[in-house]
Amino acid sequence: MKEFPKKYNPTESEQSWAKKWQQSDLYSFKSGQAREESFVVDTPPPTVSGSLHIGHVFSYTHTDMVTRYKRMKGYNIMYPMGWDDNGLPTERRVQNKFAIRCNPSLSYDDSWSPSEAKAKTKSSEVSRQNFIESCGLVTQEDEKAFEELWRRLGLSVDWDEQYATIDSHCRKISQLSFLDLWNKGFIYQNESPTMWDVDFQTALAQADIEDRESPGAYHDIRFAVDGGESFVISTTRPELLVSCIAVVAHPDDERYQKFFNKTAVTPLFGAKVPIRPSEHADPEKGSGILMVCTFGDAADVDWWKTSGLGIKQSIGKNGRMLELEFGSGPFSSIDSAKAGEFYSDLVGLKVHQARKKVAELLATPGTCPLNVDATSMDCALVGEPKAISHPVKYYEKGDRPIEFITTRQWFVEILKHKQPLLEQGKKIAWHPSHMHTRYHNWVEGLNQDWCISRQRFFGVPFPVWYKVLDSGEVDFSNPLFASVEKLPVDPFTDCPEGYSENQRARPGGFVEDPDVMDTWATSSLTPQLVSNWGLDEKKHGEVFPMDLRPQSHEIIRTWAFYTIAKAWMHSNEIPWKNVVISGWILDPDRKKMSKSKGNVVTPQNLLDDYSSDAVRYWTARARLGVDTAYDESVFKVGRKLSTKLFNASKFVLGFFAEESVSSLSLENVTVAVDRSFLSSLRKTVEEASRSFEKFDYATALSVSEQSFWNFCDNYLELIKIRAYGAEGVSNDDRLSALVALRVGLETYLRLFAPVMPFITEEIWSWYFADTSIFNHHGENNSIHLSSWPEGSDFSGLKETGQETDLLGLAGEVLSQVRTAKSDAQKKLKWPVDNLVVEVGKENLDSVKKLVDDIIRAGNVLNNALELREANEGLDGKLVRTSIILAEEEVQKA
RNA sequence: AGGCGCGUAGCUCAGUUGGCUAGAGCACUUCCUUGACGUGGAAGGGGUCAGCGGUUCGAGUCCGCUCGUGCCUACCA
Repeated sequence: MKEFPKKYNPTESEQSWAKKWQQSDLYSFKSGQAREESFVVDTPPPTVSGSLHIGHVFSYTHTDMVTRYKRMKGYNIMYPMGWDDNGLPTERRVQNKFAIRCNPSLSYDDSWSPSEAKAKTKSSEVSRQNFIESCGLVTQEDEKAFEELWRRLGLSVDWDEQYATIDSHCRKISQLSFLDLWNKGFIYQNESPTMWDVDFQTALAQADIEDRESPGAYHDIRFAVDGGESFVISTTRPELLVSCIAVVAHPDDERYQKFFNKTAVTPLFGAKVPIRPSEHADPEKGSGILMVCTFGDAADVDWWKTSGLGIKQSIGKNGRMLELEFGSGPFSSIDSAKAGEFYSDLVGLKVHQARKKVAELLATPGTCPLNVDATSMDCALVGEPKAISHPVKYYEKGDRPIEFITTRQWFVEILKHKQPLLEQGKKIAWHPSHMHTRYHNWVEGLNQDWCISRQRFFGVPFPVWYKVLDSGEVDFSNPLFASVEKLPVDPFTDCPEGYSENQRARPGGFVEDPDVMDTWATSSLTPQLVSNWGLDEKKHGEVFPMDLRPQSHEIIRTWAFYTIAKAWMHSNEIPWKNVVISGWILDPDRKKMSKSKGNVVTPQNLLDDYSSDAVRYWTARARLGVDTAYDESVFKVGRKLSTKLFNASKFVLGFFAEESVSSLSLENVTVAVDRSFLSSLRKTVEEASRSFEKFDYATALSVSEQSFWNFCDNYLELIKIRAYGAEGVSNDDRLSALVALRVGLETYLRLFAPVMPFITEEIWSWYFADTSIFNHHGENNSIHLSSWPEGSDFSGLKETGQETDLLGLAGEVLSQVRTAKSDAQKKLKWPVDNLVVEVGKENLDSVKKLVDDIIRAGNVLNNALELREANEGLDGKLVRTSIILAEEEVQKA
């Protein structure tokens, strides 16, 4: 028996165990075992954002508890940790931290190193390579901070299995994936209108977009019709008037049928545009007739694609109005000079400025009759703009609405494959199951292929170059791909096969593909990153498909979806068998905690104040998929449980400290109430196991906790005097109690080990590490390698032949005795002169077996307990008592 | 506007296939000053289970509608 402390100091103890675990191979994956003997987790790589928040602690602990359970069940655990460091969030942070901007046209400066910027430093430009190195520096620091937090929290991660989405391994697999998808025909390149963020100046995918309710205004604008009439369209984007390529109304709309196949003339710019019928025009909305512009929205893009008309691009990649030349190219006009004059007021303006300016121009008398035959019109704007609020598409990380801009991009084909992707979703078990609906809805609602190229820097480059023709033109139609053996490549510094560096960007030579991949193009490969897909078939076979994908619900559309899609495209498999969805942490006002809202609680203080075990306890109380309000009182409950575990263990193990108890076999549990306790514990064990099998750690904890408090409050109180070996207690009866106590404690510690790994390990080390028969996983006698309790552990228990819950009955009697003492404002040890217990006939024999323990626990003097059969109803209660307390606190005779 | 959740004590939440005289913890009130535990223990008060209607011997639980609330998706004329 190890010396154990009088008081529990969680901070000290937790730190010391974290250190010991770090030095051991407790959590390492053992290669060479069969797939079915392993349990493999696809850990979410956290965005290394520089700030840790309580939401991280929450969901990662959920996964850890399941993993610890599986480890105790004997599985070979693969529990890796990745860091999501590539992508925009890092770039943005680096830009601010060092006050730098990336200018890809600069060349690398190896003498330069980043330094922390003082407030309001003006940004300086650095080369692509310098920029990328700065990103690497920052993320490494953050990854250390995360690792420290994870270790302190007790996540049982195998730290040998680490990856960072920007590291060379991940770049290699990402490029391999790209080439594989290209070879399988899932990838194409296309120059077409794509959603574009004008601040980050990059293309985006559907999953990156969110709607935000934003203010806008309907501008009613009169268009002339060639031949002398006019109509009014209603638009929120008058600045796109210059890009108008057509006007459409619903084919059944009688108001406008007469105009179909005629030509309209736009105000200000005098462009002749066709008037056509189109189903997508809603007669109820606005004036029922609308202008199609290149491009105002997705509907414009769709319509344009089938129209055979050209593009009039007026918004630049930076979100400002482009310089345009009227009278030539697409911008023909019936009065080019006038059009150019109007437009000169708009050139270079940002979209929202141009909108205001156009409205002014349209409202100015005399600016308008550029039409053919409208001498009576001098102002195209009809009435005042009418303010509205409407949803507008934004990049989820952006500040200005997205635009549709024509650029060359790489796409992964998904629209064609909705059906098989829906099927894949059905093969996966979603926990809770209704989360499957989210996946299903998302896939059904997809309307764009996945744009995977981004015009950014800190990401995985495409392993692609293009030939430069002798004419100097770039030949995009025959890309040059890197060979698989060369991966990862950086096309900026590596050359395509058969070329040398001096041919870069020269006629007859080559140029690199300038883009990087969408961060999800890498994150969607987390299972393959860990399994070494394409590189190490043996390891891949040992861990793929994985067992568990934990994640939160808002990224079902991205992370879950893309991962499922890739696994299907690469190998026609599901990436994992189970998806487990954690809810969100809500602040006390029931808003989601997030950095941008400034309502984030940092985990560090909580761990200091309440201990890791207590914080873990709080996370364990939250059921899967259910959002949880941040509530400090739950930490206190967790701390209380860990204190109770400590004290109860100290007490129980006290019996084993000084004397050796010769036989601890379950056969020695001969007293009925002891057997009753153990058989109820067996039920608890079975229910906790069932719950854990469904990843329902919350119910597992709940039933264990309930049982444990009953153990402390009722069972221990009832039998402790017998366990002391008080006068008149036979050795057999005492031994019965001791064995039950030991088995009970040994079981509770293991039940709580996944939730509270520190306190349970601490207690286990005092005694069970040396004595427990459940330490059979090797040389390390950590509780975390002991075996999870099973119903069969109790099979040595002698059958009682009856189902009565003796502990419950005894608890009921004791409770009534306590109530009597409490009502009389006496202490609990206050003696009882006389105790009458009435029970139903069916329980008479049962209670007889409890009499001795009840007399001792209730401090009934002179064995004055009278047991009677109740001859009247008991009002639904098990027992009725009448209690006479002693007058004075006399010593027991 | 559709889809998916949720609405149970002051607060945070359990409540399996309908059997409930509706539970727990926190908070509150009273008591106990401790032979495992004052970072504790015991006892107690507190609820028309959002509302209405239906199925049933019986509904917190199943069905329908309504209200409130949250998320996901759609919606830039």
